[in-house]
Amino acid sequence: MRENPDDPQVLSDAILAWYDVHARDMPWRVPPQARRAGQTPDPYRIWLSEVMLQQTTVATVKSYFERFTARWPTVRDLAAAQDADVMAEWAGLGYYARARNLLKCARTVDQDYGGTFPADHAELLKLPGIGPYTAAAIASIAFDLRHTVLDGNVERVMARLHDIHVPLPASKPILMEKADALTPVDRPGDYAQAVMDLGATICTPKSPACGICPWRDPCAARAEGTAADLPKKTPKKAKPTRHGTVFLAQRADGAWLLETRPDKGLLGGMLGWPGSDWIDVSHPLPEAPPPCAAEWQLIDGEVRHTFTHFHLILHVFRAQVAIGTEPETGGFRDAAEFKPTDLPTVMRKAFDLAR
DNA sequence: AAAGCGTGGAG
DNA sequence: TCTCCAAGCTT
Repeated sequence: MRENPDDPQVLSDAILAWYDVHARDMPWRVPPQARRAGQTPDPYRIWLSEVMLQQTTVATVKSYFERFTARWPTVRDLAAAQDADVMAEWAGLGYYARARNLLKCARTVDQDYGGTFPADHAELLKLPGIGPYTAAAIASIAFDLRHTVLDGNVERVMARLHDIHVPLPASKPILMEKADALTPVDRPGDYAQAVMDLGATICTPKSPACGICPWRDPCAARAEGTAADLPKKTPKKAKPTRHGTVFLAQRADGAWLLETRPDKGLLGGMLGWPGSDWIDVSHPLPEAPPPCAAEWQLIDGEVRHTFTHFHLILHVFRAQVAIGTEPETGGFRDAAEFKPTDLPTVMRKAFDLAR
């Protein structure tokens, strides 16, 4: 009797065999051969990598992951860190609520779980910054529990494998159902990583490499010639352009005037330059009260930056101020204690322009 | 439950 | 220059 190519077991066996050969090397990953030899992943490193990887590429995450784990080797080390140090180390990675939740989560694991991540999907889901995807990723990858990850890769792979034309995000429940049906009881952690690796390297958004795909034969979209057009997505709306002004004051001793932004909202908890609100209307020069009296000089040019949901054009003023200047907002930070890399990217761009 | 939330790289 | 998008979560 012939094997049915649509048998879930046949499909998971095929992708696991592919993963045994093609698993990508990542600093947090335990390769399949090492896992078979009995090596288990460090849940702290899996958690940290998964939070960093939310909406962020592997290439970008690697260096951040190395710096974080060198500086804070365990979750208890991280729990004991200063907030400002963690935010500064996260600077440039984006989605800064992740860093605030990372600290909250580390401190909860430290205080409520004895410094050990719970090997339980429902418990993981309660922790700050851990949603459905990350809980399933930690449960499966770190603890080899049978849970199904549904990220952008898996959505794309499932939409193609089953030739599903319902647009995202409406199709998510269907895609989850398909993904769950393929998740094996044996090696669920390797399986989760295998599907994501497949999506990242073969079943890519544009021009997928169907010819070398381990699921080439059972793939419905490949048979229909629709692979490159899937998954369908509901159109997103256009980004407006906002304008704003920032003020870079440097004291005679070299100290810079900076402020820590409020925890809520855009760039929450991050260091930044004092400035105006960012508004949709273009002023000739957006009016904003400077943080202190000085000979403010408008820098030629402007900072252009695009956030998730709007474009920003930032005008930059600079001034030298005297020792003893009392700012209306923020505080002076000694030059020795300030690195531009502590800033979120848009603020670093303003610094670069003013230099 | 739709919207808010960053950034850099690829095409 | 512009669009897409990358191992999503929170409110």
